[in-house]
Amino acid sequence: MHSMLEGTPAESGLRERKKRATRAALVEAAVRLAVERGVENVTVDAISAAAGVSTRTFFNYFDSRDEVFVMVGADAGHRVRRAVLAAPPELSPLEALRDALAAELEEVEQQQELWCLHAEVLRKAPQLLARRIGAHMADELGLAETLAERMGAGSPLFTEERPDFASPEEEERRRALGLYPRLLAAVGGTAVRVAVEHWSVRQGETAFADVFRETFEHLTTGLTLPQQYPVPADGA
Amino acid sequence: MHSMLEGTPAESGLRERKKRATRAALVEAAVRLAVERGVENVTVDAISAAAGVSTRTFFNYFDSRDEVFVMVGADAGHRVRRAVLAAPPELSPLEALRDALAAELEEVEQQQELWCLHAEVLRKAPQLLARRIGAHMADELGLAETLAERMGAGSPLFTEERPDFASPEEEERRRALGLYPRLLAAVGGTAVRVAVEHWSVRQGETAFADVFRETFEHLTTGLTLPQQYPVPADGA
DNA sequence: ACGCAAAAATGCAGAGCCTGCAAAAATGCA
DNA sequence: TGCATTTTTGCAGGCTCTGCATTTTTGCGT
Repeated sequence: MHSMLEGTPAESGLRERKKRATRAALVEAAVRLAVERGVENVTVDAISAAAGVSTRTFFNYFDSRDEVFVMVGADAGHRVRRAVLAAPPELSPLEALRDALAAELEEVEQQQELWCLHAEVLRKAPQLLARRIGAHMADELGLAETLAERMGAGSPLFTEERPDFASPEEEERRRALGLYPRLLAAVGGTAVRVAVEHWSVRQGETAFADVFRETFEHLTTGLTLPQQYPVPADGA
Repeated sequence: MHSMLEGTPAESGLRERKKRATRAALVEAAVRLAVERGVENVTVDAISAAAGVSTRTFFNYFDSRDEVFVMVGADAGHRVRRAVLAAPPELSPLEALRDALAAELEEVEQQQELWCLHAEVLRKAPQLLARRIGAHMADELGLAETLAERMGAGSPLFTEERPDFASPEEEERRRALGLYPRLLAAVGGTAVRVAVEHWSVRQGETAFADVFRETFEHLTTGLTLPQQYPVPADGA
């Protein structure tokens, strides 16, 4: 819970595998039931029954009924952070983040079916969408840490020496960076969200990669009004 | 629910005033109780009792217990959109948005006490923070509409003629703008959030206006690595 | 001032959510 | 196989939330 990047190793005891299976079964059952009969009409009892466990067990896996609907791809943040750290050093922080996110999104395209069902559920349930965004925010803090580390200091993560506390020099460098890493992480996450939303209402009309590229071009050009679509000379 | 900017008129019948008072009393009671004994230990019964109404009445005002904790400043989005439309036409969209947000944040500084209590509550309750972000997202959609309008077309809002549907030409212009307005609205909201968070952990160390300015400078310079704080020559 | 219709508040029953606790089943290992 | 640990399960009980019928309050015409 305290040293930062060891949340999702591939531990493969029978115990661990079974827990993963149960968790996945609950998530999938929940999403399918939600698509079928609407989120509000899916009780914890029904989800548990469909997944073949008791009601009480459901709450051993999720803190609330709603949480099961926002737990698709919960480990994406983890992979993004690894990718940021592994990025070629000649890339700017924003470029490194962009490429890391792009790589993760390619992964997602391969689990398309579950993701599409999931998106359908969220679209019809604003309250769950809100929770989803909140989940992203948790990742955001960690991502800001990782970005700060890439820019300003040695690697407190992945080192044996002092995984929990940075050296005074590292602290100093982070302070000097100000809110930049935090802002970069937050804006990056926001960009992904907007790109996905924009693309999902134009399904098939454009490749997602193009939407993604356009989004980050806006960011790198300081969010200026796109030149190719000027406003008309005068309002009417 | 369909024509866009008429959410908060100052209707002043006795009925309306009493409803506003009851709503405000519930919100304030909830926040104070939460600061006093922790969010999780505040029941709807307690909030209702403190506000002098029945438990059942609470649910006539809020859809859920949690909602009462995220309803501080629910009409800010409305004012921001008006400010965006009223901004001098020589400002770029990003500048107009920046100034509109800055103006709103000055308003907030005057209700400081309740906001600080509220911030304290949210800091200790991630799940509520998530809901809060979700609430902001609802505003985001409307803000994107308003920005698109300012940039690309006449004013479908505030006109008598066709408040619900844009003309074909307006539609065309919006399509040409692509995801830019949406991205601008989302990034603007994110910037405010990051600025507030960054400032609130450095309370008193810096003026909020400075943090806010720095944040938007990052955005206008394409989120490049700040020049005044270069990374050291080589990692160690 | 009075009474009436609309709106709001209330009590209550009932379904669903969620938690602690202790007993029972499953698992990993010597 | 036998034992320690982990996981699942049932159950009691409190809290959240909704629909419905009833009572109280408000706005307004007379």
